[in-house]
Order: sequence, then structure tokens, then C-alpha cells
Amino acid sequence: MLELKFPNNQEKVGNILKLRKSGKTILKIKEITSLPLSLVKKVLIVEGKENLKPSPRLSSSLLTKGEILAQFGEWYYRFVNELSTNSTAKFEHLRGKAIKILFQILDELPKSPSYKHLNRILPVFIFSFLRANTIDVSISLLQNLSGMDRHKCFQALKRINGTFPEYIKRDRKQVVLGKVRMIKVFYGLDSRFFENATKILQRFWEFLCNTGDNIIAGTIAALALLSVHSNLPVLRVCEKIGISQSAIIYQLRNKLLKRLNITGFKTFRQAKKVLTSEVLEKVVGIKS
DNA sequence: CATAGTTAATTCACTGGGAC
DNA sequence: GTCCCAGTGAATTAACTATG
Repeated sequence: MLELKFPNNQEKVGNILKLRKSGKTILKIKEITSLPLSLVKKVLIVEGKENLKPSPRLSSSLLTKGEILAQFGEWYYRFVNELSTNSTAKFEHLRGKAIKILFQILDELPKSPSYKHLNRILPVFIFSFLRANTIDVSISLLQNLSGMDRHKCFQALKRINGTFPEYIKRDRKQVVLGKVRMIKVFYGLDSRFFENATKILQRFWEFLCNTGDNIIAGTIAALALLSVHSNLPVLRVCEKIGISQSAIIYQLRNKLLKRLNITGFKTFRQAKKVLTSEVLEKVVGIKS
């Protein structure tokens, strides 16, 4: 735990513990090490050995590790319960990961020593965390569970995002490809379908990324279907992932062809030849 | 508030059989 | 072969909704 929390500070941690063992007060340790009081406290709390813990009086404004975990657990399950969850195992696994990150975040969050505001931090943290791990959580769920209005949600997200961008960024490409793979399996498509879809996605990500995952997946899948000359109707794909056809047409016309300076899009059907020869072959490099 | 996406109704277009 | 027909996918439209 401590290794994770203080990767570069083993020395400091060791020092704090040594001083504490020799019976120094927490304030004394702070003076000697000239580390922030909050840091000293946290080291002692996380280390957790009875005789090392700060006295109750001093720690009254801090939550113990156990209390933090309990609060986390409550919020976590509030979220998980709202998600149509058929695989509890997955969420159990993620839970451990989340806890590790949570403690890292609490360490660095400005204005922590007192973890008084966990009820504000936790919902936003869990929301970001789940998203970062490719779980679909809607902002309205965050809104409902946290009781914050839309605007507050965004403020809070911005705060977490600004401090820890790496935790909120989900790997959307993987999410999208997951959906594409699902389509491939469901309709028993050729493995080239998926290979081509991957290429298409990499090439056109910038064009298409500014929309929902399902829409992107549908658009990529539609192109990949063309690339393998499948006779599976695009409509089937749309049904499966729950979007409408017009959304894909919209993407192809307004996001893809327009930006490739290919003009004169009339209809999907009519554009098929152009798409295979000009777009897939010349731009992506998929030979038919 | 602007943009993106959905829905539903309607129409168009293609395809693949028969019947002749 | 070709004419007709039905079935189905695709396109278009406009009104509506959701999202950031």
C-alpha cells in the first residue's frame, strides 16, 4: 500500500515511522521532518499499526482507512446496483482497483487533511472510475445518486479530471471495438471484418470520436461490412446495438466524406462504390 | 443554446422468384 | 427473356428529444 501511495518517498515514510516508534508526538514529527501535518497523519493512518496511529484527539477530523472504505463501499454499490449487472465478479475486481486509486487521489487532493467531504468526492470519483474502465454510466445517474444538479456534476468532474486526467480518460477505442466484436460474433462474420474494422477505426478516429460509442461502432461496422462485401444489412447492425440507421448515414456524410473532401454524397447505397474504392482502399489501405 | 440523434411515416429502389 | 409482384432494405423528411 505504502509503496503505491508514496512511490518516491519511501525514505520519508520510513523516517516518520521511526520517529513515531521512538515516541515522538505527531506535531514533533512534523517539525523534525518539516513535512505537512496532513502527510504525517496519513502515513501513520495507512500504516495502521495501533501504536503508530495518531491519537484520537488529533485525528478527529480525519476518517480512518476503515471509515473511508465503508463510505466508498456504500457509494460503489449504489452505482453498481443501478447498472444492469450480470457479472458481479467484474465489479468486485474493479472494486479493488478503485480503492487503490482512491487512496492515491485522497493523498493529493488539495484541501485534504480532513476527509470531511467524501460524500462529494466519492460519487464523482466512482463515476469517473467506472467510465475509465469502460463501464457505461450516464451523467444523469451521477446526478441522481449524488443529488447534485447538472452544473455541479460538471464542476466536480472538472475538478477530478483536472487533477487526475489519467483516471477519467477511458479507452473509448477499446469500448467501440468491443461492440464491433460483439457484432461480429453475433452475426458470425468473417474475422477480416474485425481486422478491417480495427484499421478503419484507427484511421478515422479523429473524425468520428465526437459522438456516442454506439454510433461510432455502428459506423465502423457499416464500413467494415462494405470492406468484406458482406450482405448483412446495416439495419441489422443498428438493431443490435440500438441506434438508428440515419445516425450512421449522418456520420458518413457529415463526419467522414465531407472531411475527406469527397463531395456529392447522395445516399448510402450510391456511395458504396466510392466508399470502398476511395475511402477504404485509398485512405485506409484495405484492398477488396 | 447548439448540435446530434431518434422516431415514425412515407416513398424509393433493388432483388429474386414464378408465370407467361 | 421479360413482366409483374412481393418483400425488404434504404432514404428522406420533419418534429421531437437529449446532451454537453
